[in-house]
Amino acid sequence: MSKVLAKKAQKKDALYNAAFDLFTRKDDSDTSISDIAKKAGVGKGTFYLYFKDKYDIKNKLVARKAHSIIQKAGEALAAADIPGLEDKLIFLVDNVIDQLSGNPALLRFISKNLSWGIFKNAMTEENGEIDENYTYVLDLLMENAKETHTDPDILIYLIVELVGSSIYGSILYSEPVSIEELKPHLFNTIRLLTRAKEK
Amino acid sequence: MSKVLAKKAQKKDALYNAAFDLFTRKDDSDTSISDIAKKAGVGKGTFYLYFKDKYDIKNKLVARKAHSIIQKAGEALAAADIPGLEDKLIFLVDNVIDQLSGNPALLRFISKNLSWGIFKNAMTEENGEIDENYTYVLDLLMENAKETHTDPDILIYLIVELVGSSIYGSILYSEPVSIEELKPHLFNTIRLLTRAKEK
Amino acid sequence: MSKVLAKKAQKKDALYNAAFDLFTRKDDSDTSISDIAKKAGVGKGTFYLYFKDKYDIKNKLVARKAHSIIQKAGEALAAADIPGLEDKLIFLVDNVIDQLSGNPALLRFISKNLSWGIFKNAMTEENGEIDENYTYVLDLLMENAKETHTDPDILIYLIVELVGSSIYGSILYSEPVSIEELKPHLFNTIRLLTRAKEK
Amino acid sequence: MSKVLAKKAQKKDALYNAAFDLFTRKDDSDTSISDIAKKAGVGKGTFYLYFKDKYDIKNKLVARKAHSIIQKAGEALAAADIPGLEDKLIFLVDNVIDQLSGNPALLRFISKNLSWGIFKNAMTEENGEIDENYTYVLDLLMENAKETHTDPDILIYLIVELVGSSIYGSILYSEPVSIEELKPHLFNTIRLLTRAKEK
DNA sequence: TATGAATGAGGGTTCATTCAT
DNA sequence: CATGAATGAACCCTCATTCAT
Repeated sequence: MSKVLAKKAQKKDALYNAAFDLFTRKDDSDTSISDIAKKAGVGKGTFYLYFKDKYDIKNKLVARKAHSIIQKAGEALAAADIPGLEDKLIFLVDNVIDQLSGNPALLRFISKNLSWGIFKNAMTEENGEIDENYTYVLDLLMENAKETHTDPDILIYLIVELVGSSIYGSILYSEPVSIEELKPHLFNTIRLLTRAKEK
Repeated sequence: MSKVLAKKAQKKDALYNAAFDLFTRKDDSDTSISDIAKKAGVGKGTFYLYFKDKYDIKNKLVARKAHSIIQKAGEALAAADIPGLEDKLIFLVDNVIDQLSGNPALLRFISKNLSWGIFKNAMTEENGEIDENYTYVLDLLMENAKETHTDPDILIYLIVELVGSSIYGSILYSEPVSIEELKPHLFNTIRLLTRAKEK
Repeated sequence: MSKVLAKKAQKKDALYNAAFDLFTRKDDSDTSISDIAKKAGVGKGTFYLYFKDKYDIKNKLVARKAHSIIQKAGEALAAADIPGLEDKLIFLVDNVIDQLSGNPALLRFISKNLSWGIFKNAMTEENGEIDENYTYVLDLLMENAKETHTDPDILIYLIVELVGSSIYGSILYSEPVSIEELKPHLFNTIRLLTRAKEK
Repeated sequence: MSKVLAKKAQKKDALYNAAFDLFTRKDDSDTSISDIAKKAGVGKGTFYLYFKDKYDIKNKLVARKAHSIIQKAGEALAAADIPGLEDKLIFLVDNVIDQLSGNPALLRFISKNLSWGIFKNAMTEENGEIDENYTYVLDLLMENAKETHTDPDILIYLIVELVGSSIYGSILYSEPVSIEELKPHLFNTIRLLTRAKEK
């Protein structure tokens, strides 16, 4: 029985990987379910055993990837033991930027499809499936911020939107400047915003 | 002879309008060239006399709409005679937000498809076709900013990305807060950023 | 060991019932083997242990149902002790009509699929499986008719076809008249036909 | 312009003919739209220019064919100048049987799909399209019958159902007897029924 | 015996594109 | 210039059937 379950998980994973590969290479209207199944090495019908349609797998994939990035950043933050909200935020942003700089395909995929709703979900649980390894770092961060800053939600929102949208062109096309040039401006902006909300 | 040209322009316009209507109502994979032609009241073949394919008309449409919004804001700024970069920028952002708040379909359309490259084009000429009414307000603004502020390009970039991405969820879904609640935070951020770049 | 046989019969019966339910509710091209198995509460593969394909179970089902109707009518006739072929035939037709009037789904199912060949089989044995309860009433009827009437086979054929096809629209749609209005005409026709064949 | 219309009519006709050919040869679940288009010598997409789906073309085909048979019989009746309802009905039935005896494929197709509703429509107009050649023979027949017989509607209904269902097995499989053997019994039944309804 | 995950052939349907009119 | 009938490639999706467990 566990052999069957293992095989199922394996197929599902193969589909996820194949879909990510294709979605990052081409427009999703140019990616057919046939393509995904073929690349995953499974039958076309097998796709429908695990996903409703192309958008189902895409949404789940975005959530998965976003969750993974944020988790990693959270874990790194926990390990780094940095004091103060301001420095914590900059650490997180820096970490996320570094993850994405090294993986333009991932950046492209995430940026095109990430919405605030998906992001918020990604911060907690992964897509309905409980994540045993979940670290509460970010929850704690927000909890503490409530006591030291006003409107921490909006602070986070502004930072997420600013970073999320501005790094795209910078990393991928060095437009209007390279990410290395952009970083100090971004970090400075984050400091300004954070300090302005200090109680 | 000018009658013929007028008729051509009329058909092209009908196609633009039909396409905008459909693109804002449904996903573009659900919008066919057939649909666009039918809604425009022209034959299917006629579409190909004016546009290469669906993406051709979509890109031109995004540029057109973005250009129109920025032009309007620029004209309003010229008419308002406001001193200082800081207040000018806030005036512009406020104007753009107001335009988009009243037209969610337009917001949705622009946001999904606007990139920094298209935006920069939209600030100057419209998509290859010379715009007789073009006001140099924004060019002047940038020119002057170079003398009073450092890195005005990056300043504008950050503001455009921040505003462009954060108003989407706020206007359409009041997430995480309504646009009226968000505005003061945005304006404050713009002030902080601008002052930080003052020479 | 008989427990095993009982379980088998039970699964087979569950499949028959599920199939009947589905075939009467939807077109059979809309009924999949998957549906039947699911509704029967057995695995998809189990279906193939008992039936060759969808048409196998459908044909056997038609024969079963037709046989059951005729059996019931035959038993009622035996219990009623009615003299004379004419009245016997009318009793049988009346009984069958009553059975079908109260069960439109059954009528629809039978009518669409009943052929003379299946009907004749239904009159004697049930589909290869010996029916222990089989009453010889109808065989006796035919046997006796041979001595009192000419061409009893054709007489029966005409009556079966006439009744079988005319009650369909009447019961289901009251077209061209309701079954209650149609009955006297049918009975009268049966009397005319029977008398005309009297030796 | 008329050239275009002619071509359209020609394609539609080719599709009708191909569909009839295939529907009479195999079960309709074994006949795909692909098959029909291929046999008609047109592209698969062309099918959808003229018909909604497989059932659309099938229904229209049944109505067409039924209409044609009845029209032919009606015209022959008009030409034969036969007095009396009884002989008229027998003439019509005989004519229809002869048409179908010579064309088992047509018989199979019609019988499986003809309902009383379609039959009644077939007696008058063809499927929404006005038939210029329509002869009023059958309408007149019914009109006159109202004065000489009681319940002519039911009389016709019983005859149509009886004939329609009983000739099927007889013509195709000589079951229970050949059509030549069956005919006198049918005609006799028609005479009995008609006389019984004489005023 | 019983299962249901896996398959891939083949169905229905849409639509960008062409081209004769 | 303008048209829209015709096309067939390519999509999505279903499902009968198999077979390892």
